[in-house]
Amino acid sequence: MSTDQPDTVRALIADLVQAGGRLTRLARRASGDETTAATWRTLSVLQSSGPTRLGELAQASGVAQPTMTKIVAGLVERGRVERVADETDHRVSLIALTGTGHAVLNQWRARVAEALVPAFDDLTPEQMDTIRAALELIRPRIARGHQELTAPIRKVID
Amino acid sequence: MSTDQPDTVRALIADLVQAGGRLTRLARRASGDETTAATWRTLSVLQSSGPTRLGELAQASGVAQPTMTKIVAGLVERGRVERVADETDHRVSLIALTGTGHAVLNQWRARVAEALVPAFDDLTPEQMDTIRAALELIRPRIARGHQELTAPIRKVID
DNA sequence: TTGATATATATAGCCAGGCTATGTATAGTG
DNA sequence: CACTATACATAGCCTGGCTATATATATCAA
Repeated sequence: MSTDQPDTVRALIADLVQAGGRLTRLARRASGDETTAATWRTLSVLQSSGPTRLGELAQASGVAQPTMTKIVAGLVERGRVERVADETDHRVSLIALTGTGHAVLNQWRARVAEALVPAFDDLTPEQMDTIRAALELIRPRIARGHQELTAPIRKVID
Repeated sequence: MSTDQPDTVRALIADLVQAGGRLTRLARRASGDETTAATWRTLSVLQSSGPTRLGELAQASGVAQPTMTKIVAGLVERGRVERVADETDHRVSLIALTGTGHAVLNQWRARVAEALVPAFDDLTPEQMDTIRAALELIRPRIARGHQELTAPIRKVID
């Protein structure tokens, strides 16, 4: 299993990471730079998860809590998200996408996609299926990786 | 062809970009943060392309020239790259990986891969093939996208 | 060869995103 | 009701990102 071909998984991961980095850069340039990667990541998490506390948002988005405090502050200022009081815990507020935030996120996705279409539209339906299949494999594992990093020290006794 | 299912390519691109962003973040965290994404991108380009002028490096890496000047300055300071005079053009020097730079890059890749193996090592060989195939499809198109963004205004007369 | 223009990089100056360390306010508990 | 734990905010620092602009070298024309 994992010891069969020890280098194979690792090489694949390294390649994936490298491609991911270049794609992220490309997307930012293609989208016209209006906002940054961290912002889109945050908005994406909010869109898929709904109102979320700041700490959980940081964890899902893969940044430290103070970093998320800054990002959220910027997003609030620009009206992309709002803070909703959590009546059950007054230390906390839930961060929620506003209508504007929703719209802006969708526009951004459309803009990125539109800008990259010329580079990708020669894909055949079969090739697109391949990419889609790969995405389905990768996505849950990325999420798992984030979780593992967030709670790496698990007490042996539990 | 591309007008058949107008949303399909775009949706796929948007998903890809999103996954790429999350993977990049994950890699940075997993690698222990020693250095940043921009640095690894730059070193990777140097490793695959050999000594390169700063402007070309910026273009390949997808950043503006002054940004690359900064990144290279940092890398030189830390001994990861060196500037080699270009005798044919004194405005220019070639940026080259040092032995240290090479080693550090390889270590980083190994470290990232190692850190992410637990999240990916349940992939079957067939699934890995799928991912590899997708990568082969995506990589050249990312490169193409960068090129298109870099030289977007092509004189009609040429 | 000299002046004009083009090209390659550097510098300046700004802002966002990233971190650690630490402060503050609310929750929860003996 | 004091005490610890938790959730977030603040402070301060660094890097990466940009545009605008300066500088140095090439190149070409007269």
